[in-house]
Amino acid sequence: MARRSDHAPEELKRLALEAGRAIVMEEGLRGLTVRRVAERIGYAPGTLYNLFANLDDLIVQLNAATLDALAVVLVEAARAELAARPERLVEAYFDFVESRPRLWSLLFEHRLPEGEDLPDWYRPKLAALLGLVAEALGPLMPDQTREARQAATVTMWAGLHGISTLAVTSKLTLVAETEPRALGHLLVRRMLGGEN
Amino acid sequence: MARRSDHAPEELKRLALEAGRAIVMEEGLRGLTVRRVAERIGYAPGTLYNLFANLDDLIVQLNAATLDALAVVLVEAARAELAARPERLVEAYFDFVESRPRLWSLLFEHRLPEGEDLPDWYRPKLAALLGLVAEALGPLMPDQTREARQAATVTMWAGLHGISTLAVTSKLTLVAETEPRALGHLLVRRMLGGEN
DNA sequence: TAGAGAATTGAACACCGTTCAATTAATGCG
DNA sequence: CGCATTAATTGAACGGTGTTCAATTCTCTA
Repeated sequence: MARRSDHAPEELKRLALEAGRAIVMEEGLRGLTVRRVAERIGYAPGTLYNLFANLDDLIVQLNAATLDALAVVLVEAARAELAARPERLVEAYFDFVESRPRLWSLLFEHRLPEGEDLPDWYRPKLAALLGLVAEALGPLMPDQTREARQAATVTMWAGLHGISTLAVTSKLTLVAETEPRALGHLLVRRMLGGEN
Repeated sequence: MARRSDHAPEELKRLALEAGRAIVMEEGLRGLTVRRVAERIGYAPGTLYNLFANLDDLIVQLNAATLDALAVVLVEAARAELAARPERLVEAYFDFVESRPRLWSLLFEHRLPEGEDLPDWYRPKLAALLGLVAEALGPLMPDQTREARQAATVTMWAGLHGISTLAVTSKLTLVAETEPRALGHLLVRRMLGGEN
């Protein structure tokens, strides 16, 4: 078990992900290259292939960390009293997106090569995130079946994603004078059966 | 005005876009390269730079054509009698996405470099598409202000986009057993103030 | 037919992801 | 303590990428 310096493999991986994160935050996906990550941590490009299968793998792990961070802020928002939860969750979601737009963009901008799909450990992460929201908002849809509540939650989730994506890529300001955040609130209110 | 063969500049541009379209339909954004497009139309790579500013420009024009095609099918769906329009529009949208998933994906997968924004002629195209939907569904929201109707329309638009994106990248099957299409109907029903 | 001028080429440049034989350095052992 | 083992690390190499631009080819006009 020899190593160049005092970086254990796990530590090195953490460093590489942190470097990748910094690059994405500064320049987005287009600036993220194997060589740049390697340079930033003071290693040769080849070394990264001991830690990750390839660049796609690194990106997927970067995205997993972003999902974890999102989960943290959503859990916090879900602590609010029942009536306030929808608004708090929407606020937390948009705060997150606006505070790290490029990192959040990476979540959806990056696509695995044709035919490859996300690793098995990714699925539970996503499911947990959705489950968290579903559980927080479930009591607000009492007269619905479990399936209906799940469908409503997923629709809200996808809807917020859609609004944010269009906003971040400025394809929304092209057609809407309303703030994305307000659209998010509107969406959730209506999906929960609100009257206005 | 000398040319290698019988292709006028406009014709050549059309050919290049058609070649790009074919590549994207077969392999998605990852397969679309300047060299491949050039090879497909029997020209040298350099020639494409007489037709387009760069690859991004070619992709934007490809996307514009996709938007036009989407407009055509939505216009057709909007012809339905008022009560049937929401369902017809959702069906038309998903039919479009499912019939050309990779072409539709390109619409949102591609991002211009940091700081560059979409050309001026792109904005009206998007606005027209949204306007079309807003006009078709406006009568179903009679007790709303113009701004509220616009906001609801944009939210539906973004929501359908979100649902489709997650579905195409199979990040939806990970968490939802419901068909994306059904989620789209649910979204539109609720946004229009439907009770179920 | 000669010249002008536009379209087209393709080599060159600087990058990219990825591989892998060679090198380096730390460890366990005698 | 010194040496052999073994693992981490390197960096050159390969085939690709977008893009540029001097040189070439071709067509039209005079």
